[in-house]
Amino acid sequence: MSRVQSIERAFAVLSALADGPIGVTEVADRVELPKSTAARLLASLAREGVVEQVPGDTRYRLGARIVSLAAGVVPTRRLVALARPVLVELASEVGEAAGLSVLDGFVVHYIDQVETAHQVLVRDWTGSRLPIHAVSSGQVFLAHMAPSAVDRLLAEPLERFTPRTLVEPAALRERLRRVQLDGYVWGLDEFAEGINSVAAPIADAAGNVSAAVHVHGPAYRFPQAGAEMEIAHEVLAAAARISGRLRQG
Amino acid sequence: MSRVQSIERAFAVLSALADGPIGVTEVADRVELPKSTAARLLASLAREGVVEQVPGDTRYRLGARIVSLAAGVVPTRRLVALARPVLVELASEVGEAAGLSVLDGFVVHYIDQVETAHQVLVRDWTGSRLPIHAVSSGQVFLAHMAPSAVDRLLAEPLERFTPRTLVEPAALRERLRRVQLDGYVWGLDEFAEGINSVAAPIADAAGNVSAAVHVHGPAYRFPQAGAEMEIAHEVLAAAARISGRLRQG
DNA sequence: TGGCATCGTGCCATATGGTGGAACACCCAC
DNA sequence: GTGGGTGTTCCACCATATGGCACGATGCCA
Repeated sequence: MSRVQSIERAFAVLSALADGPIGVTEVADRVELPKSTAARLLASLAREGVVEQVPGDTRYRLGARIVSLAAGVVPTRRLVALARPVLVELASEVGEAAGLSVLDGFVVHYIDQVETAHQVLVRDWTGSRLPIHAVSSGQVFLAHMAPSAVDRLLAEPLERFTPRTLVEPAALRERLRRVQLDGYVWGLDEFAEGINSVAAPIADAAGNVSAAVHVHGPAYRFPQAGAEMEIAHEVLAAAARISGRLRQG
Repeated sequence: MSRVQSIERAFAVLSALADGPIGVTEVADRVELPKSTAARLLASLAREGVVEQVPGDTRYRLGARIVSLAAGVVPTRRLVALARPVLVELASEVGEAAGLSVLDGFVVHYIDQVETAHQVLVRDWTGSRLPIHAVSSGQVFLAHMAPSAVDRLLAEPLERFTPRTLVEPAALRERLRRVQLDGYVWGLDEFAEGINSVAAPIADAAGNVSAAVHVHGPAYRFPQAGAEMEIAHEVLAAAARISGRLRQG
């Protein structure tokens, strides 16, 4: 496996600092490098914000950027880990891909997806960020968002992806009212032609909605005629179970 | 300020991954580097465990080591920040250095210390890890530890640091019983000749003890004759205030 | 099924980025 | 005042990192 010596050394320095603040000479000793090399590595890491000098001291300690890099890893990983078995079950029951997303501003960030054995499937959106108004999970987020935030979104023209994308504010507001009543929402050919999806909200212990579960599939077979309500209830139940697991954790 | 190009590039790559898993080509695009360079940086970061390939996929994501590097930063920082004003006051009242430590296996990890204006003082132990049986904070941790864990410690010979270090299991167990009754403990010349200290436990919201406050000083002046009880109560009160602050947070 | 596009990986000649020894300024204890 | 230790900076040198290129694998589409 390829290696970059400076990267190896940099992380050795970071590990040396994991125990608490130490000076340049101590870092050099622990990572077995000349002081000038250790000093240069520390200075470069400080530029990146992953280490910092203790205020009023010459010693170095780990910096805020380590924490902010990790910040996106822990909660998402925890949510993915706890939701994954529920998504597996949901995908099996419904027979289409089940996914998980979190709210990120006015964007839906997909963080996990469980496929089915179908040969024809919708591509994996994990890692993708899609516009909030155009996907079912996004409309779930909007339905649980402060009205002032919805107003801010609707103050700008919305992008149309298909002829069925809701871009008129009145139409979208009416949709959101329905989501608030029903608890779930179907999106039919709204983000991409030939893709249908249904989403439901995941609430945290405080009742806030910043995650959602969805099932999606190719429009020609999903949903099966007359199965909309049943599928919606499966997604609602899955979302409720994930919400319940969040509260227990 | 000095810079190491490879370190800058490495952290640019890590930031690109902060949004979620992406492939080599996407990383290269985002950080504006040739694919072979991006691939080598990713491979090197993978060796360090700070990135990893998504299982069953060629895409990369942030890895566990980022999380473990950050892990020591957040709780310790919070505890230090919240305890610091109490330590300042305690040091002022008692007239000797006051310190804070956390339990780390069978080792006491010192994470903060407030000095006094004395010309003669005990050196700052912040960042140090000292053996649990030989220091007062360590004996506080042992007194609140599961008996099975204490048994595991005592199954191995304990290291003697001074003639007064408690190394006989029966003697240490007796000491721990006293700590359980009194709530605090004095350590007189047990870890280092000429150093005395008194410690008390900090309990979290669940009542678990994994942090402690102590005051220490040179044995020739600390504690003043007849002041042992008063000083111990000051330390107990300080520990209780920190415990209270933990519960509020 | 074959052609094409894209991806990830590995190689290697070479340019340059990173090295580390040395010197220096500063601080502190004796 | 001196010695010891720290952190910082400089710079000649060379070993490392670079990035272009080629290749195999994969997926898409006509």
